[in-house]
Amino acid sequence: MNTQFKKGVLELIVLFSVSKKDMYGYELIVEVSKVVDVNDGTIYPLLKRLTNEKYFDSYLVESTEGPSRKYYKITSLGKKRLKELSKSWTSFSDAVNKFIKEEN
Amino acid sequence: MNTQFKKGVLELIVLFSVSKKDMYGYELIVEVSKVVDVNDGTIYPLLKRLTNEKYFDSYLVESTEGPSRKYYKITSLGKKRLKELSKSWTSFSDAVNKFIKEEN
DNA sequence: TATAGTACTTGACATTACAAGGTAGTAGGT
DNA sequence: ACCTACTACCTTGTAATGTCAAGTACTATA
Repeated sequence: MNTQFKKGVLELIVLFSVSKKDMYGYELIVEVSKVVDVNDGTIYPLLKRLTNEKYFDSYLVESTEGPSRKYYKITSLGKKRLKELSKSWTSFSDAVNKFIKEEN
Repeated sequence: MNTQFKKGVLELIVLFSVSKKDMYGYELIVEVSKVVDVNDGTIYPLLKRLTNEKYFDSYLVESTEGPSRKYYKITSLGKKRLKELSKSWTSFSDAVNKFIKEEN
């Protein structure tokens, strides 16, 4: 898969996923991998960034299957960001698709 | 516009444009700008890279409106690359669009 | 000759994804 | 007790690619 296409889109996918329900990192990796190939070393720093930027809050929950899970919850700022990014992505991909399907 | 979305897609747009007809840098900037905002300092290095990678051939044509124009012409390798990239882009954008439009 | 438009180049910088490695808990088999 | 596998999280270094800012140089026109 072309890694370049992913640039910026991963943020959208992660924001969208967490907006549906609170999720922890490892769970997200599994979920996101269904859509695009992704490395765990990509997701964790992204989650940290999104938390620093106040798009997510996080909290720990103990697990019986391994170490504690750090759950992420979207904030109202995050929802705003998701709405913007989603709109921006849609208009961008529409423009590109329209362009590369032109017949001349 | 989200600058990250452009990563990788510019190559596709430029390959596609030049595949339709031979074009020179400045002309491409005007053409590509119709689809996505783009900086001239982005296009010229990209054209150089695509030429180095044998996707384009280039030739000079004198102009009466300024300096000589360096025209780019797609090679058969470039056409192959365009086909691949185009396919890859379509499946990627379809997957993302499908995902972010899920109802839950 | 000054300005605007055309045409191309370069170098420092920012962002983002990947690869590889590390830490640590739980569970099952030998 | 020891090993392995799976779960779960994190960090560091590197590569790729686009941006920004600055510069060179040519032609036409006022």
